[in-house]
Amino acid sequence: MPELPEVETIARLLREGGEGQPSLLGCTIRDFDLLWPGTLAEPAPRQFRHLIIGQEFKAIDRRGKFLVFELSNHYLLIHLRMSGDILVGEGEQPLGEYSRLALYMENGVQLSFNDARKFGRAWLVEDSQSVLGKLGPEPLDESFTAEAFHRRLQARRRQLKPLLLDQSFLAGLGNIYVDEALHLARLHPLTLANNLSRRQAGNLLAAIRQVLREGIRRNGSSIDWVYRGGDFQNQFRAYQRTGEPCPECGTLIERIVVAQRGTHICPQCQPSPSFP
DNA sequence: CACGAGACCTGTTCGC
DNA sequence: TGCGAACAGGTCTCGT
Repeated sequence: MPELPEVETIARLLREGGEGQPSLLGCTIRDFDLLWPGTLAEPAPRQFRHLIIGQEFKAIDRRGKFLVFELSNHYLLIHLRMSGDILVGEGEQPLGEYSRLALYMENGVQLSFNDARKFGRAWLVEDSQSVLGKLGPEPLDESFTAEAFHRRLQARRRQLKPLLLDQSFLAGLGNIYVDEALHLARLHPLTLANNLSRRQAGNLLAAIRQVLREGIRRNGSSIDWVYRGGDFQNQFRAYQRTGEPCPECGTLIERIVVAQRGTHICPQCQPSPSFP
């Protein structure tokens, strides 16, 4: 499910609460259930139990697509991967069929990490950099300049789509927002990164920021059963719009496969690079 | 360094 | 109607 805007939306909800949902801040962990052992990346369950009980939620943030929970003495990091979601409620609620890890707070608040496909992972670590250390820059960080982005692109001879999906190159983009950003920037996904001009790099960074900000403003995208709440899916320019008209020129959107991922382009606005 | 294939999982949708 | 194939918001590892 979640790319940067969806994770940002979830982090904000967990931090601030909303619609009858309590904030997690200030909650102290009393107990937990690990329903699918593979969900816990580290440490081992015994050690996890020993460490996490009694810790309080001090801060809740996002880095790339990771949820970052600062506890009293450790960081709890959660990656939702394809189908993960975090549900928080008050009182004893029945856990859903797809609950993989549940945390119970002393004040009755309960958190459930739901994940149908079981790809999601949680880490409890002292040093968050041990998990987050290889992530690239945050695209919305204003101190990350177009010049720096251009330099980063120049250093790689790689197709734009797989490069933008690479979290060590830039943190937070996934299949939806890459397709949307490339369409907005009028760049073909197979274009080689080191072929971009300074101006094209600037346009691409601006396009990335525009689609991410719009995604956040609309509380993310919800498709199928996986995520509820957002409505950015109604603004898609290219993603999952195969056979529908391009919003810029009316040409029908095509679906191709790039880096084993479904990829959506306007063949008119995003012409093939000359020598991919 | 870059790329493709396969693995990890389950659920929904598509095509015959 | 039924049933297998294809596909899905992600990332890791391995071989070339």
